[in-house]
Amino acid sequence: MEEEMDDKLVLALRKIALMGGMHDYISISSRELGEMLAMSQQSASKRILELLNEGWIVRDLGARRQRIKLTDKGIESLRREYSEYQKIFETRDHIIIHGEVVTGMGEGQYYVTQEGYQDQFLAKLGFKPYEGTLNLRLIPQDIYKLDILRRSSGTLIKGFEKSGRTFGDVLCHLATIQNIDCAVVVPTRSHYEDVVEILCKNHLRRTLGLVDGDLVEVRISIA
Amino acid sequence: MEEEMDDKLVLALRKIALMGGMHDYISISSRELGEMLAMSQQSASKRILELLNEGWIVRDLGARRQRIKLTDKGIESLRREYSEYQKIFETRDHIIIHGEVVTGMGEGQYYVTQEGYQDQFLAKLGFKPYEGTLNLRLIPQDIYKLDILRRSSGTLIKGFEKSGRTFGDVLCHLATIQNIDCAVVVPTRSHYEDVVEILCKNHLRRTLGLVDGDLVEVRISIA
DNA sequence: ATTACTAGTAGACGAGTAA
DNA sequence: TTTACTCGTCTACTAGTAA
Repeated sequence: MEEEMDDKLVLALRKIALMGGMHDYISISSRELGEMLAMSQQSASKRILELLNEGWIVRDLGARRQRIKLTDKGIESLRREYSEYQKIFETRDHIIIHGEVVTGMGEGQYYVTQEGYQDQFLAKLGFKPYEGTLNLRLIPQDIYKLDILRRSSGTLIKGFEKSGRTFGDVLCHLATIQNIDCAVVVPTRSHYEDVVEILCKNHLRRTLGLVDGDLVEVRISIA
Repeated sequence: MEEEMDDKLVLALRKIALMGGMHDYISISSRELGEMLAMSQQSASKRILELLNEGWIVRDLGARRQRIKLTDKGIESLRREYSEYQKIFETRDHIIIHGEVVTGMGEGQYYVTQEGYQDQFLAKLGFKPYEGTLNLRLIPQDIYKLDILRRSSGTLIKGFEKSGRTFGDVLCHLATIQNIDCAVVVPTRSHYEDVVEILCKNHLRRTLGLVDGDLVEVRISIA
């Protein structure tokens, strides 16, 4: 119920901000706000009281007309929505994911040292990875971004067979961690949905001084 | 009633876009969408039907899970909201106003040729204005922007007295029209709230071939 | 003019459930 | 499991009106 009304409040807040209420007090009657929101004067008045109660605006209730200004808290609420739109519309060239350093089960090391992969890594990623991967467990709110990566083209490392054992295709995406070039291996949809493996020519744990539980930001290039 | 439901629909559309639905079909159940919107599966299902009906999404209703993608029309709806936020947050360095060329009452010409102003124009605006101003009647939805200009610092042209007559201060803002440097005189709050005067070293009507009724875009720098 | 209270109501929502 | 129907409830709105 607390989160429920947010949307309507943010909508009203946005209209006030559009009138210039972010920068200074603006004079706006409940009728005018009602018109902008396609609702009655009474409802707009109520909305204003709710915004006040939420601490998103401050108000100077003059004799004739009220003057309203957004608070920092109100601006912050708007910025949260704005950043959602930025994610939607400005996600053409890169995606940023956040994850916690975790210890994998050693499969990364096993796979990355296979000769059948190594040559392709050098040719297609531009580096020969350190014999071991950095495992990151994504924070929950970033997990959906894996789907974006799965849909974008990325760099395909072809699978191969060796002594009867099949090594599958690996989909990589070039990325950077604190400006160090690396590549992200996106997990298939079925296993460990939330853990990505990072390939890098350096031993990232040592180079960046990472230990389990550290939060890392990865900037991934997408096609 | 048609516009009423838009807000809720756009909200749902935004969540779908955040999941990646702008770029390709994504698999999302009505339950999942409901969770993201803090509502029941039933209501989310209804929302999806409304979005379909509005033509904002298309859907591939598989046996197990539906797949949803935004249409161009849906993307356009999101972009409209996004541009509102851009106006709110990216109005730091310039404002763009639109107005219709109108014929003033000659006061502009009278004022601009006063010696007391002329020297200041050259010093503070960087040009000596043509003896006559271009008058623009702002389109209604841009009138609020004048308030932003009044609040920003601008360039103050000081008033003076001459033979008992008082010439007041004039607040200018440097601007461009089709990349031609000019300055906008913001009207005081009391008179002709919606008409601005443009100062320019050129005769703008001739240079740009403008006649009454033409719509002009002015890009105004703000502090 | 305003803002905002109270009262009555339309419509949005979720529970139950079918397919 | 899904999606989505019907139906009863209750919220959120507007009208009327006071200050």
